[in-house]
Amino acid sequence: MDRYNPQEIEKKWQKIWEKEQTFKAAEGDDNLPKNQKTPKVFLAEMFPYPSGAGLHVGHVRNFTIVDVLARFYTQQQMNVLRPFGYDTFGLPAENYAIKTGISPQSATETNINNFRKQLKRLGYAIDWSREINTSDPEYYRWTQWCFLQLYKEGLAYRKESYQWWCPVDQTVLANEQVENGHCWRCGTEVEKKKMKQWFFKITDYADELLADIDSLDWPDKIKTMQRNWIGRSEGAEIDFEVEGAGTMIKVFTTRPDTIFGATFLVLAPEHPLVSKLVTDATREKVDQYRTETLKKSEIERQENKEKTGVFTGSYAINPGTGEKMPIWVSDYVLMGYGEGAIMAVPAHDERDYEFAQKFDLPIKQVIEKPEGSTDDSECYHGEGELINSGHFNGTRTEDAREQIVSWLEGQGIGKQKVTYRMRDWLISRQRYWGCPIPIAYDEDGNEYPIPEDQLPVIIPEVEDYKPDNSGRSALAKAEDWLHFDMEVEDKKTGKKVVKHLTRETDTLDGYACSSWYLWRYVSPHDNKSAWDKNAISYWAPTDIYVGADHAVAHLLYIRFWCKFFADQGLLPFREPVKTLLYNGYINAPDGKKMSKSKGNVIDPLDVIDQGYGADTLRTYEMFIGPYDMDAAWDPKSVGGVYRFLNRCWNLVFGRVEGQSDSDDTLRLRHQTIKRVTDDIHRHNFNTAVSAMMEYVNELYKTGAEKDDLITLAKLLKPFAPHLACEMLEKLGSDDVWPVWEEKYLVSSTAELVVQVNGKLRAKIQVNVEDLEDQEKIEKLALAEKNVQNFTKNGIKKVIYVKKAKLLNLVAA
RNA sequence: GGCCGAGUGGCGGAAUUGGUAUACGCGUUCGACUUAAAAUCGAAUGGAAUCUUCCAUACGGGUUCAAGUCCCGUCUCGGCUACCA
Repeated sequence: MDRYNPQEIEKKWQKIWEKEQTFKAAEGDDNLPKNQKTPKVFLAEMFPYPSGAGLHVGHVRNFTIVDVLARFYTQQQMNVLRPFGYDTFGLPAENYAIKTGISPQSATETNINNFRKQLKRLGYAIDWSREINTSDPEYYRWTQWCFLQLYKEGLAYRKESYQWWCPVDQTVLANEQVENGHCWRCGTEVEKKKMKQWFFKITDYADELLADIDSLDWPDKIKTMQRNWIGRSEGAEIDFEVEGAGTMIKVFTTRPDTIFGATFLVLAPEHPLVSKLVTDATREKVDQYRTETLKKSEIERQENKEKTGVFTGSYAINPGTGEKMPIWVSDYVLMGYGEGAIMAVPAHDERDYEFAQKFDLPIKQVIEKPEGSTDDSECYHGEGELINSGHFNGTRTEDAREQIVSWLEGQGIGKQKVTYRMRDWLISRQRYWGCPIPIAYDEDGNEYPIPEDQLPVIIPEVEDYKPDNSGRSALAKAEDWLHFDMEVEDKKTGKKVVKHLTRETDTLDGYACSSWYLWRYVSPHDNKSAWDKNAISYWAPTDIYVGADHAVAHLLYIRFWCKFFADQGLLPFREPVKTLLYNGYINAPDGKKMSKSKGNVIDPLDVIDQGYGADTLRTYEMFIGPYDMDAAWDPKSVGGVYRFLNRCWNLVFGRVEGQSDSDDTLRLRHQTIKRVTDDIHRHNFNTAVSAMMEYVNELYKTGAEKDDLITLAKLLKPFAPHLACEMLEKLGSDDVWPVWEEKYLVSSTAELVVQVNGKLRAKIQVNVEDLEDQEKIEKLALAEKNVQNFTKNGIKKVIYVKKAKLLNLVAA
């Protein structure tokens, strides 16, 4: 008998799959009526950033989940689309280029080639004819096209905004390049700098993005995070009159019921009205405070939660009480949320209370705690009855919210308002290695979108990848690219004129490139459109999407684009992903995160080359634990899985003819089919492997029928495809997924469990038909000596659960 | 501080709807084969008592004939979020 040699058989089958293009998806049979179409499944992992380090074990877990499902559905005769792609724009390639001078284009190509080679060694069932790469001009041409569609509808716009800025490197920094308030490269403390930036107006879709979360088959964890991120809150917008100035200050509050307790107003330092509210006496102090706050890094603001602020010198009038309310400026009020101004109710809001204490401002109770309330905090923010609130006294706070808003509305100074925590999506990146924004400007700063037929705007190669001193990316150094002539419509006359324009040097956030890639998979070589209309309606939306990251960002952006393109009539669905599987991380054997610096990284290719092979690696990563939980790598357990695969091999290649089928062998076979099938449907990959292990253990004891071996090989194929193919070849079988039959699952005898007071006292073998006869069952149970011992004083009650084959006697 | 998870043998974990807790794997121990080792095969393996019980699913209560599972409270760990009015 030959020994199980993964190196040899894996190479053999990988060659065959390569040659036969085994995993090429069938083109959609879109001409057939819906009910005659082959059922389809579109599966994908979150495509990786191909780093120079190659695949890690986390990738393998993620990709193997997709692979198990893809192969499982293929064996079930479904039409499966399982493509692959690379998310290649981003900082690592750019930094590498700055350091080494090797262009990101060429470094990316090298890394992709390495990734592809490694993926093939894992035996993934990928349709290689659909490989995509976001930095390929044929791909980002269509990313730019997507941008232009959003631009046309007014959903891509420019606005002044603050950006992290390193004064030493003279460059803009992305959030992830700011470490504890300092530049990651030179360690200088960063500042905020006001710059004109591009945004996508995701807030237009806030309501729908929130409402549709309910309908998604996604993990609750992700759904909750998205709800919190969108952060819808209902409240009121109220205008406060500034005393003697004739201006109004708009405020957002979720507690309009507490308006009689509002004793002062607070404005964010950036609030545009602040400069109008200051007096000669306060101007200097206020200006100083504003400058200081702007300089503060986020870290400082987090560390130092002590309230700070200054008085503007002006007063507003409380529309309820008619009393004067001093107007303050403080950084605990954020310009980006609500109106950037609040009415402070120190008696019933902790932050306002703290501020009032510090600056000695009046505190006025307007809610009476309900009797028996155990809440003894200084400021009560629960519900209760209103007091000190004019003619609203005695009203419940829950009811008062609406009543007070309509009362304010009657005076024209208030209305219901919904506010979101989510802001518009900032997409400008002052980086070289990203998708160029297809916009140009004339000398007056007017925007001109690049016409669709002139896309893509190609990234020019440059000598030096360092950003320049203007806060612009290295793209600004490509003079020939930067300035160009284009025929445009003159903004004033409407006539066609040729203008000398300057290109936008910001590139798009990488998340823009990944916001539509799932749709590109359906027609990756289409050079007439971003996605083919027929192909998209056959394949999309994605049925199962698997990943371990991007709970809010990517997974929210992709939903936003989907809704937008659905509104443009370009997609026939409003949610891009039906089922989302969010897999856990794999940690080092010591339970800590794997990292190069700790030297505890497990390289999946090493595991293969040690002699275990890809099948062991794949099967082990499915067996390691529930797919959605973090797990620690255990080298010893890898050996256990290898032993299991060896036993599978030995059953087939060292086989002695077994006896013919008996009831017991049939039952075992069909039970195993059912368990593995159900487990894969439920994504319980670890217990699916366990079920196969139990099957093999039994076959070792009882001897295996040929049908057992065929069944085993078919069930094993999604996990260990090379070995399974070798087994099936030897057995002369196809790989069609087996179906269990109920009739084989039943047995003529059953084990009856007898409990007394819920405790196990006896197990009795009974005939299945006797289970129907409760009297007989009770008699059999009472015949047991041990049952008699515990029921000497008689029996009070009998509970018989036929389904569980369980009898519980309650002793007197 | 807020929200969301999790806590079961020496270890990773199983238990689908409340119904036999500890499947499967690792480790450990013993045995077979071998000159020997490895590999392989077989057996045992929650704890205590010793032939049949008692105690065990983080801790304390509760509901139930029956709780790892449901309810209330406490503790520990992990993740996300962070002055969002």
